[in-house]
Amino acid sequence: MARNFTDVCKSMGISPSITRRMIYEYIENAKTHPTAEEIYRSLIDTLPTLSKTTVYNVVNLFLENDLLIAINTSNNEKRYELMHDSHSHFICKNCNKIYDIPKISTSYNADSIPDFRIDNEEVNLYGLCPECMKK
Amino acid sequence: MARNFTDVCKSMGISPSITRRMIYEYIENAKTHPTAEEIYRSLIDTLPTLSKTTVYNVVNLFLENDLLIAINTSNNEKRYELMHDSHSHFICKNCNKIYDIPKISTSYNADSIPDFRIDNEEVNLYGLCPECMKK
DNA sequence: GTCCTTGCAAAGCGTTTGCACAGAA
DNA sequence: TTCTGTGCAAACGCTTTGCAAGGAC
Repeated sequence: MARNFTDVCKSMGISPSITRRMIYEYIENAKTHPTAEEIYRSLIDTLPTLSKTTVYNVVNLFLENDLLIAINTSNNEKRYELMHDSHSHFICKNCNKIYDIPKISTSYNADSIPDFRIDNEEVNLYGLCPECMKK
Repeated sequence: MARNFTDVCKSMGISPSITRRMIYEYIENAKTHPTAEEIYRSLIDTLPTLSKTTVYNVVNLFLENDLLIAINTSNNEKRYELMHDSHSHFICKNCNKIYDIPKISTSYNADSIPDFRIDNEEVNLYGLCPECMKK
């Protein structure tokens, strides 16, 4: 784990509840940037009273504190990942899962769009993931 | 116009109705990749009986025929653009509009993700557009 | 007549909001 | 007590679906 979860919560001014910890660790360990639904389904056995509202509450709290990033998919659902060192994404056209891949560098010329303020860049590759290629 | 709309429809096997033509041309001329709502609002004066269902019907028809591309925004709404020569996107964090910018080249190494089939790549820049910078 | 285009109404689905209850401090 | 965390139920917003009416051929 990059940072201690308790410390992370302290810096946000919130308590490191078991629910928040489990959601955080699930997202951290998931390989393919889970949706709220996937988080909910995966944790409902361990946290039987968990509700989707709580998943959204917690995830949005993490988003506001720049602990997470949300990615919008073609299903109009969001996938979440921990904010971490920059990297690029591979998005499977078939299963919609998102994979982290080594950062792909670009060479953009800020002069070509002088009136825009550029804050960050993003590179995405699209295609078929290994699982979907087998089918 | 890159291609004659009537010919485009012929190749899709559909008729070049006035509704389809107006939607096509609106998307073609819009600078900032309109949403279904924006298309609807902009055409309702000229086509008073237009419904959002028809906007979605037509847009989805165009999507299936690779005439359009849909981009998913953080509001969980889709923005549409004509499929055209490759370019990159600037996405305004404030107003969510999407601007075409000259294509930004990347240098990705397909060998680093050997098990994936890569079909296409995409580069997005995020920041503030000229209009939002004034405010 | 058949087929295609359009659009009203309703449903679907991911997400957010209102609000209340329980537990911690 | 007051504040925080959680979660049910309802609302919300974008999009899709069911289906029917009108027009083209």
